[in-house]
Amino acid sequence: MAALNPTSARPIVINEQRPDPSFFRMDTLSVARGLLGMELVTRRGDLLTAGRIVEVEAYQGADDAASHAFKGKTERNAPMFGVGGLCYVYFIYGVHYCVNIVTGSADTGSAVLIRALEPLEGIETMKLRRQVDKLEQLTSGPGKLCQALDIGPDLQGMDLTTSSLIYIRSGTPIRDSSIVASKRIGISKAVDYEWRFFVKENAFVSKKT
DNA sequence: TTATGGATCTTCT
DNA sequence: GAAGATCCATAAA
Repeated sequence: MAALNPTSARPIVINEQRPDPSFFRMDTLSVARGLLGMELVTRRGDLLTAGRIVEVEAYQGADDAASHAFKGKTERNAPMFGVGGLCYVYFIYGVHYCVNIVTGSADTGSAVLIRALEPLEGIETMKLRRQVDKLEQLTSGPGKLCQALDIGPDLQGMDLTTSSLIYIRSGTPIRDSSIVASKRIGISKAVDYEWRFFVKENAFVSKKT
């Protein structure tokens, strides 16, 4: 399938292939690393927006005090206890939405938070939704990317392996040597695990260290 | 350039 | 009643 690249006006090839559903059922850390280089896509009517995943954080269920799933299943975190491949959306600080990809088999309560994207398609749409013009400001943070891709509570619990509203494309894998692991951001419990992964020297990562 | 505080709502204590 | 997987404007240096 071909589309126009707005910067070069030359046709570029887009790989519409999705990862096999079994990918999302691996352990959280493996899925988190594997998601780097894949592409997150949302479709709202005629408006398609997509970005390459360049920064993620892994959250485990019972072993991870920083995880929303740590204290067990509630109405809010219920999607985290579904099977790997579902989408978990939550509202934070009274201001922003964040999006996770559920991992592992059902009832493990683990997920990967998408923290940053590199904009690929629908860039003009993202600029309108974000009310900013600079590319680096469109999707360089978990709240920002949800605004840019119009991710909200109506996508709660969607199946990323089958939905056409929100889904993952295989994209191009990131070399292991280009992946950096570090401590997660903005948490106060279980702070020492290096479960944040990002693409080295990528301009769209939220924080470079 | 880095540091700080405000916005604003859901969940759990 | 408090804290939170954030972002941004403003202030200080």
